[in-house]
Formats: sequence, C-alpha cells, structure tokens
Amino acid sequence: MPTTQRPRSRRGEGETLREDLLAAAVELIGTAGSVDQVSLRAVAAHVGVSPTAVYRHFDDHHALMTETLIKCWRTFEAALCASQDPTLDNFTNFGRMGAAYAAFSAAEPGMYRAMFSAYDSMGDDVLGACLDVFSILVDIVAELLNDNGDDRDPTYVATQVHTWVHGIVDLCRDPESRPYSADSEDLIADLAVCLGLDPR
Amino acid sequence: MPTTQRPRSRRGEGETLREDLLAAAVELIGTAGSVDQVSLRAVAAHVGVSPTAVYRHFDDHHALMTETLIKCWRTFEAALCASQDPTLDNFTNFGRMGAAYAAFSAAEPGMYRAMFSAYDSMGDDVLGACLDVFSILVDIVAELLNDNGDDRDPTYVATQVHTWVHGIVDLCRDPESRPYSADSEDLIADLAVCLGLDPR
DNA sequence: TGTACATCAGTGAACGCGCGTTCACTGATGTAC
DNA sequence: TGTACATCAGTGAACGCGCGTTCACTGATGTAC
Repeated sequence: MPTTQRPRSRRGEGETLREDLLAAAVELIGTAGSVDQVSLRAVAAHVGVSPTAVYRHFDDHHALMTETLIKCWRTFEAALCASQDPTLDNFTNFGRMGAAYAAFSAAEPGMYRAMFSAYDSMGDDVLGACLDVFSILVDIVAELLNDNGDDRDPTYVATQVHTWVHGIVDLCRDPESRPYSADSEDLIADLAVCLGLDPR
Repeated sequence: MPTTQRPRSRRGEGETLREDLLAAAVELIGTAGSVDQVSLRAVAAHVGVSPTAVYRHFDDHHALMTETLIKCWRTFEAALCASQDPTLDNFTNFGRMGAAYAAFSAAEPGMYRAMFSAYDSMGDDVLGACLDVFSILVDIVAELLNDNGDDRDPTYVATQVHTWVHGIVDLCRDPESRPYSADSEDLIADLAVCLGLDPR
C-alpha cells in the first residue's frame, strides 16, 4: 500500500482511477480472503488517493465490493476458458478444466474463498457472474455425457462435479494444517471415474 | 441482545459468566456466519455485562473466539454422534450420519460456515477439535469398508466423503439463490453409491 | 491568438460510530479471629 | 456471636484507532468566443 500519492488523471481520463480501484480491491480481497474485511479507505490508500475520490466512481462501499467481486468471477471464468483446447477430446478438456480450477484456487486462495463466501449475498449481478461460470461446466459435462451415450441430466452431474471439486479445494486448502492427508490432485483425478465420466 | 444488566454472580460462582459468554458468542457467531465479525463488546452486551468483565475470564478477544469455536465443534460432534444407533447396521448409520451432517448445516448455517472458515487459522486446539470430528467419519467408513470386504484406505475414502458432503452443503446453502437446482438430499443420497459404499 | 470560464478530478477536514484494551475503582460476601 | 478484612466479581471512564460518509473546497485543463 503506497503512501505515495497517485498522479491526478488528465481531463477525460478519470475512468482510469476506477480501473485502478477495482484492481486494488481485487488484490486486497485476495490478501484478506473475505469481502467485508476490505475497507473503502484501504482500497483508496492502496491506490494512493483520498477516500473521498472513491465516491466519484462508486456509490458506496457496497457498490465497490460488488463490482470487485464480479471482476473476480470474470477472472476465474477466463482462467477456466483458457484451459480448454478445441483440438483435444472432451474428456481431456474436462480434466484440464479440473486442473485449472484447482490451480486457480491454489494460486488465489483468498480470492477463491471470498468469491464463494459471498456469491449469494451481494446481489443478482454477482450471482449472475457465478452462474456464467457454472454454465461452462455444464456445457463440457453435457458434451462428455453425449460422447458416452449417457443420458443423465448434465446439470445434475455438473452439480455433482462442482460440489465435490469445491469441497476438495475448500477443505484441503492448506497442506500443512488440513485434517486430510490426501492430496487434492489425487482426489480430483479420482472424481471423474467415481462419477462415471471416463470414456469406456 | 439485552440492555438489561446481568445480576452479579455470587461469590465462588464467577465461572457461570464464562459459560454465559461462550454461549452468547456461539449464538452471535451463528448469526454473523463468521468469527471475525463478532466483537468482544457485542458478546458482553449480549450477556448484559461490561466489556471489561470479559477479561476476568479470557485473555483477550482471540482467546474468547478460540474457545467459542471449540465449543461449536464439540456441538457438531455431539450432533453427529447422536445420530448413530448401535442396533442398526453400518450402512444405515452411515446414511444417518450424512443426514445429521446436512441437518446441522441447515439448522445452523452461520455456525457451520464460521467453523469451516476458521478451522485452520485459530490454533492447534481448534484444529484438534476439528480432527476429532473427522475421526468419527473415518471410523464409520472403516467399518463399512470392512463389512464389504473392500480394502480401500478408510482415511482416503472418508476424505472423499467429507469433501463431497462439505461441498454440497456449502454450495447449496440457500435453496432460493443457489446456482444449482439440485436438492442437497438427493446429492448426499447418491454420493454413497458413487463411492461404492453400499452393500452388494 | 488570447482569454474567460465551465468542468473535471480530485483533496482535506470533520462527523459519529464501534472497536480492543488499560486503569483505577467499588461494593457485596465469605471467613478468620 | 460480632466484626474486621481479604477477596471476588465485577463497573466506568478513558485511550487511540480505523471505519463509511458528507461537505465545502481547489486547482488544472480543455473549449467557446
């Protein structure tokens, strides 16, 4: 958090501060691991601007946090999409998405926790961003089931996948102190087989 | 939170305030759904006592919260144990424990979230209480595997069960706004079969 | 080309609040003599 | 049986802090004439 003051934007370029505030808020959420431990004043200080400047771009603290969380979900979405390779088969891509999910939660544990702690308590826009991510998973599961001639409901199976993966990365978040000696990579790898998603 | 003042304990009965403070802290954690949103002052006010009185029984805010969380874990442990009936077979008891787990998280969602958010960040005593609960699950899974002549590692399978159940109750916490149309009871019921725990 | 001015992108002081914690204290009560 | 007193179980005022938010303001800058 720089005590150094941010240089004032030139006329017409006021929106750059908005982006800087969001980026700082994302970073602070990642450090804090929760939304409500990140103050408006801390975000402003991180950027090098007075607290009042924030009100030029956001209605209040809640609006700042809502937009920040949406940005987090978009980042997560981009990471999952980037893992997909259309030249590969669906089961391989499914595995890559699982690995990307685990990698994101390991690289940004605070962000991951904050996102899933608050996904349903910040309003419809955040929930919408969350649903967009889930639909990516539903799509790949649907293709997988189709490949296998499996007529199970893709949404239900995707929910099985997601609840399990989420439980794994949420509980096994700290290899040092977790109560589970198992490795999250093993757990995720076994999961597809348990759910009967591997090609026969 | 009563503005009414708590009557002073009689001489030699000072420990009753300690119990009252812990009970109030458990309740406030349940309402807040997190540990660090519950202040020492709020706990004192809930009991009807001055903030300074808390320091007669706990070193500081952190010590109060640590003991409160342990009490939460013991409550959870008692609920799981109470679901077991030694006159029934292991698979039935396994199902009853799953139902008790889901019932606890549904009845005390705030407590459940606070417990699992903080299980690894409050010190070894809290982690120990958490491990005690996990070992209950390992025991019933071990008996189940033994019944089935299944030689999988009970700890690993229990980890599979727990990560999945936790993911289900954590993500499907709010039937109104969750992104999943599935019912958590269905998910939990299907889980045992997916993991091959049902008797053949 | 010069200049008045509206607008943009902020600042700085102040507010009332709740927080954890420290300090000096108070009054009831059980007990030793 | 009476009483002095140590101890118990607290209280109340005060501290410095960070918080969200409001308000009046300032100074640079692009633009219209």
